[in-house]
Amino acid sequence: MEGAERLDGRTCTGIETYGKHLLYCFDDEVLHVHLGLFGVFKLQKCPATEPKGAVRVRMKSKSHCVDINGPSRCEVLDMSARAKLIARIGPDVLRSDADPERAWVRISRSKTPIGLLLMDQSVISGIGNIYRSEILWRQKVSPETPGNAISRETFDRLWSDAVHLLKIGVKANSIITVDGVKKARSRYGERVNIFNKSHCPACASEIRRLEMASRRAFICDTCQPNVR
DNA sequence: TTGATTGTTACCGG
DNA sequence: TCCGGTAACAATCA
Repeated sequence: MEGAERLDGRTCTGIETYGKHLLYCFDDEVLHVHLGLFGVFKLQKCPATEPKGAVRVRMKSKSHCVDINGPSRCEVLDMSARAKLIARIGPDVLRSDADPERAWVRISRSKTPIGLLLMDQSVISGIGNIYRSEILWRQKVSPETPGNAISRETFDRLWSDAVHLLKIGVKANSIITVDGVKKARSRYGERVNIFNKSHCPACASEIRRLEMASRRAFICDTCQPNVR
């Protein structure tokens, strides 16, 4: 949460995204924002009300105003710090210039379970905890499968499905991983197959819950057999 | 008031 | 150097 006052009165010239990291460009500096678990944008029309709660940054145009509440990162970076940040972020499934090969190299050489690798933002970026369980279920891959046991063909399916699902998520502004569902209405605004469910929507088997990287993961042992 | 949480990072030991 | 575990941190809501 440092240095934002340096940007006072300056004009943002563009926004870049790398995984879940947002970069607001200001000539030779960028405002680096990461919303973490709880950060949120609050958009309103001008004239804006007083900032409410933990507003770290307020950005204004002539007509609108955005407050960023509770991000886990909110700092000004110079171009060398920006380059360092980008270098440590794995290929972003939503970027057209993403190089899936980088992710494949890491995954195919690792005995770490794919469920952990998909959450490692230096391996592949953009996938979060809900998408992890959903993508692996959709592609019938056990999260416990070691990376080096994943075939190239399977990796390609995981990557493509991540691209597919995240694009849908951006468009709908909510997590939708069930084919054909248009709108999200549930508590967290997601429409999902397996996350937080008790039974598999495909085979009705009981869903097993496990913890991976200290986050809840869900698996249907019938549809997602472990290859080990 | 408490607990859970669409996330990341640093640090430590093996 | 890699890997897995843990804690710290954050704000909001039910």
